[in-house]
Amino acid sequence: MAELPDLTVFALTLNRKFKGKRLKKLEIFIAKKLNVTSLELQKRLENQVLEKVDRVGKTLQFRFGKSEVLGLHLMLRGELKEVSKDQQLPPNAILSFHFTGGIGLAVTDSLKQATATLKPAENIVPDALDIKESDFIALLSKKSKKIKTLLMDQKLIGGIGNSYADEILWDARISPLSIANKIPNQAAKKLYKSISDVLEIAISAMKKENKGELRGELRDFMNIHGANIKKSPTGKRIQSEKINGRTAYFTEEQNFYG
DNA sequence: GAATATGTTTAAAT
DNA sequence: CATTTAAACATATT
Repeated sequence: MAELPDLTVFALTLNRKFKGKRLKKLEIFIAKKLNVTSLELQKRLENQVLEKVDRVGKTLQFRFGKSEVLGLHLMLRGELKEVSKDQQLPPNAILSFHFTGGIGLAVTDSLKQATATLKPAENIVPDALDIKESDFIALLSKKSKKIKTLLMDQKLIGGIGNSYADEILWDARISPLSIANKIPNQAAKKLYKSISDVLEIAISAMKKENKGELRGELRDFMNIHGANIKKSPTGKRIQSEKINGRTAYFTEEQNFYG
């Protein structure tokens, strides 16, 4: 699925392609994950101008007109696909936006779990790229859960999923099994830096790779996370273990604190 | 065909 | 009671 870097680049691309255009038609094929009726959603958004697309945590927020906001979460398998007027829709379409000029955007999801939320709740969770170092350190000291679980907890920090959690923890040389409040200050500071380092590098790599077009997520440049990756960049064997039902990939280079 | 991958919600355990 | 962990959800891909 898409994590913070993918979504950040998606937002850039969507702004480039659709910002300032009027939504002529909104088609809803699966309404199960909407928080309002299809009719209400269409009524609120159709004929409004798309002002901006922002990433908020793992969601995209589409701002229409003066005050309408649609939050979109792609969940496990959601994808965004550009569609043109007379083109047939991609499989598993949930929504399709048709803008002036004959260009459009389809949201697909084979699992049908992607959610579209009109007027999403105000986000009070700090974003992984915005959180202050002092707040991050304070957060770690309050929690006795595994560090990887903490990084992925969207109620604590926004934007990091299973893949990037592994990449970040390797970069910081901290074992994913470490207990958050047992991580010494020095290592916690390094972890804080690794979060922005790893995410920023991924964002710029994806910008380059996607060339301003909408594509799926890219993980070609993952160093650690992936069943087919055998060795870390430093040549150490990668091992794996389930943490809360998700596979964590890591190496012996990573220090365990706990 | 069983195992794997994935994020969130809900249920269970500590 | 608060906090942490496991299970459930569903299906394309390996």
